[in-house]
Amino acid sequence: MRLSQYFLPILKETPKEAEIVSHRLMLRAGLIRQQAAGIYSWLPLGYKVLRKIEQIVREEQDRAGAVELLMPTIQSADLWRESGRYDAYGKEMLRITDRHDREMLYGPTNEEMITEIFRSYVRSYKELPLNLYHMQWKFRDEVRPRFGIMRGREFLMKDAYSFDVSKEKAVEAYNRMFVAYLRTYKRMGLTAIPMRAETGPIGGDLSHEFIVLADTGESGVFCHADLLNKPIPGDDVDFRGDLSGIVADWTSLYAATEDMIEMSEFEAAVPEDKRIAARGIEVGQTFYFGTKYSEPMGATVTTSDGTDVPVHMGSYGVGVSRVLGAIIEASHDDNGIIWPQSVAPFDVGLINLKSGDAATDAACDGLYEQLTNAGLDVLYDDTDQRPGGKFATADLIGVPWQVIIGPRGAAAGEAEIKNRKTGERETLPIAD
RNA sequence: CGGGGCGUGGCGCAGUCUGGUAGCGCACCUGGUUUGGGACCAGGGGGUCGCAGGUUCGAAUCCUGCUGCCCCGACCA
Repeated sequence: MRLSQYFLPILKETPKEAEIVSHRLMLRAGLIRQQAAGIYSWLPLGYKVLRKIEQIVREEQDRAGAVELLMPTIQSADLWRESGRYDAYGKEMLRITDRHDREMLYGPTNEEMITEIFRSYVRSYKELPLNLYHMQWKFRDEVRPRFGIMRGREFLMKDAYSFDVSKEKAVEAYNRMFVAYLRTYKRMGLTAIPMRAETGPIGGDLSHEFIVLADTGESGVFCHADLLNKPIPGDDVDFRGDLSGIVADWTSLYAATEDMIEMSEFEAAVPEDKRIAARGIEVGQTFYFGTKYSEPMGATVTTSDGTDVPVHMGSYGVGVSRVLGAIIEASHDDNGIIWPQSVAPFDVGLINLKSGDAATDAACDGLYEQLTNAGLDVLYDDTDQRPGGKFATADLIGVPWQVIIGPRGAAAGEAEIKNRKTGERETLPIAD
């Protein structure tokens, strides 16, 4: 992509509403534009990153055996009356009336709808286990949206729902998602720690929040320091096998959110030099909630002995848009964002230091074509800005590698390669 | 929902107390000189000062109501 043809509205000055670093950088680097409190447009660069995160989540869900579909943003109030949550959910739910005075709502989550889909088609235990997920925009009318995309009202969430014939089978499904989450966050360059969590209005008795430690996080958390360096299950992990050992290993070390903690318990479980009391960003949560929805909504299957039983369910959320903010919180410096390779909007930023100079243009144009043909996604700064501005822009938007060519390099047939993260530079012949 | 703050050109702000031609920096446009870490000179365009009402000869400025946004707290998959 040539920058001269792209839409990258970067800001030199920080809009005053942005308090935390990820919000500031997202506005300055032209990733998002606020449209109302907690509601954002995704500008091209931000949307590109969002799609990369989405794709990683998708690949790991698929690997763990979940199946993607897509449910609508608008739901019918009747469906929510079946579970009893239409009245229980409160003001966070955005309620809408259509032209026929039908009561609708903008979905804050999809347990009811997925249960409705399940009960319409699935009759037999032989069709289980089943895990269905989607990535869809949610709306929760937060009292106080804040921190940019981290606590928006409209946000993109991946939510998966598992259906099993028994609690034992449901825990196996839970474990698959647990392991998938460990892998998902790792691939995005995040260290996310699963912590025992409250189940909240979704209900149930087994739940973990996946937390990225950050001073700007909204939750207080307590955990064992060894969890920060625990190895993540690799590509060879068998999602059709027994994962309980991995989960048991991870949950053997103390980790809990502030709502769940007993200080005496924490102190008993973790030696003093291993205690971490910090703040964290919740980037995902897993729940097992049994028959909370299947029972009132009549989602049953026939078992091998011919009886009908309500299915045991779990739900598993990843805050896709929030993850993007968390990555920036975890990976930036004074000059801007530092994207992990796996989610970077472009692989390479190619900087032409003197656009309009025939030799420099020729060298850059040629290299741009080569890199692009080699399968790299290149943002080519072919504008007539001055070098200082180009360097500042490249650092701000944070692509992992910068390739810099000016008149001197063009004459010598050399390009300077800069690693955004380390700042290391080396000069290489362009032919390579 | 309780408390606090803010709304003046695309962004950041001054001007409001004490009413009297709407300003500054950046950005943008034109011409020129420039180009290895956010250039310089000259010229130029763009704002019914959040909205409505009131006071006044005259309102960005004073009064009333409304609205939007931000921060702290409470709340919260």
